Amino acid sequence: MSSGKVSTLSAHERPTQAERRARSRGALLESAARGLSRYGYSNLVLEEVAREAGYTRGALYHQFKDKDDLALAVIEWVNENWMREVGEPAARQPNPVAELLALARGHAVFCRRDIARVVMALRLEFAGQDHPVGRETERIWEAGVKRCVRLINTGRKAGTIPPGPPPRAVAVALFGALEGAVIALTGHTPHDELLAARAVAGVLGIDSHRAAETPRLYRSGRSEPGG
Amino acid sequence: MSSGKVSTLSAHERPTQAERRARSRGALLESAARGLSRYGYSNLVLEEVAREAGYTRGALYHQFKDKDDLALAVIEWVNENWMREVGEPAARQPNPVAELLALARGHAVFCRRDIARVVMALRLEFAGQDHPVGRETERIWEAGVKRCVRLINTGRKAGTIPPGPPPRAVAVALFGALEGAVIALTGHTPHDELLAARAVAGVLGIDSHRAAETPRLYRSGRSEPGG
DNA sequence: ATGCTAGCATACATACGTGTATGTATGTGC
DNA sequence: GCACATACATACACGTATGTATGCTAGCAT
Repeated sequence: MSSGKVSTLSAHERPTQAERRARSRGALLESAARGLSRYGYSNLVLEEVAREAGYTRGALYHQFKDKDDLALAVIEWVNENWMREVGEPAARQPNPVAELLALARGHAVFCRRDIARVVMALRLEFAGQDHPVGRETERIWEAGVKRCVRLINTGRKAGTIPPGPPPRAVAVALFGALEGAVIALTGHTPHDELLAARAVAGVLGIDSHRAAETPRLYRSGRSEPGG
Repeated sequence: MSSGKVSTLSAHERPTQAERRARSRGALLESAARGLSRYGYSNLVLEEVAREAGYTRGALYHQFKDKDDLALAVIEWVNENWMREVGEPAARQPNPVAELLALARGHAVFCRRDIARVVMALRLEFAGQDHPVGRETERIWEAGVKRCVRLINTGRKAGTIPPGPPPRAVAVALFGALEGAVIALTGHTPHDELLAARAVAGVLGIDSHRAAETPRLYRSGRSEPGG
């Protein structure tokens, strides 16, 4: 049972098996995420992924069943981070418009890391295919669109979002414009944040000034933009 | 062309060499364009391209030097069409804002064909690489951005576009949002046109009502040659 | 220490796609 | 009609990337 070393040591002592495993898996995941974001799925070379993580393909195939499994793990990982850093903070906004603008700004900030294009790249690559990876990205995308549709509906009922095209079309356009803008804006920090919000505001048909007026999020607590 | 032999071929007589060549080349180009739009470059299988055009890879390699050459020809072809159907009509607009909104609407309509994503897909796939195809797509993209920068500058001087982030950042965001929105809006005719214009208006920071008010473009010409 | 298993590297089998070489039939100039 | 070029198909050679089988080393329990 309680043998001398459990997972308590993490500095430079002899690492335990579980630690090694977690460390390797993390490094491989991160490397794969960068690779997927840069090259997409089929252009991703597993030997390169392993090498950039400091291993060989042997380690990779020890941790992941195959290329699909690796990609799915990356997607899940990225999505979890996105939810925590973008989705949940935005959900704490007081009204639909603020939440949508918060999503825009948050996504822009989130995508400043090189992991940015993972989901969009994969969604584009597998569009119309019947591949597990494609299905998963589609599922994530669809969840975002659905969330957006709900926000648009309640916003329209409240009168803060003007009427217009069907909510689903608006939501789809919103995410498309957001992802496209953010990807194109790679390296244009700090303007990416404002411009992403402007694009979203425009699609919604609301005054784009609102986008600029929206308080900077992800910095401090909430604040109420007047109603 | 005087020999009296006329084999009963469709509407035409025995096709001449040049005709055959042009016909094959056209079919292959169109098939490749669809394929590139759907699968991107490296996922594009030349045997499938040839088969969908009614040929084999032999015909393809007879008309094009290699895969790069084919892709470059497709890009040039698509870009020419884009210029004729989107770029030039927009250039006839009376002021920068109208021209930018015309670009948005025109691009949306242009991309209703399945050729839509060729440029964006390739640009994403080759981003950061040093590949001839990547360079060409980058060149086209850059030309569009430059054009956009000029329009933004003159619009700001005229006071029709409000100040904001550096023109280049705005232009980049504009094109990114436009392409992203239009791609996402595949199958959402006819709302794609308005929503694309809205996204662009939003990025520019102008009242998105302008986008709706802009008269419908690209309608005055002829419609489908159905009869 | 010793057996066992996990982490990882190396070597091999295989599939797939490109490019090229070669063959065949159909137009074209003489 | 004949020589030749052109349009296209078929067959092969090659590189590359995945997945798997095998071997080595280090942790961990007995």
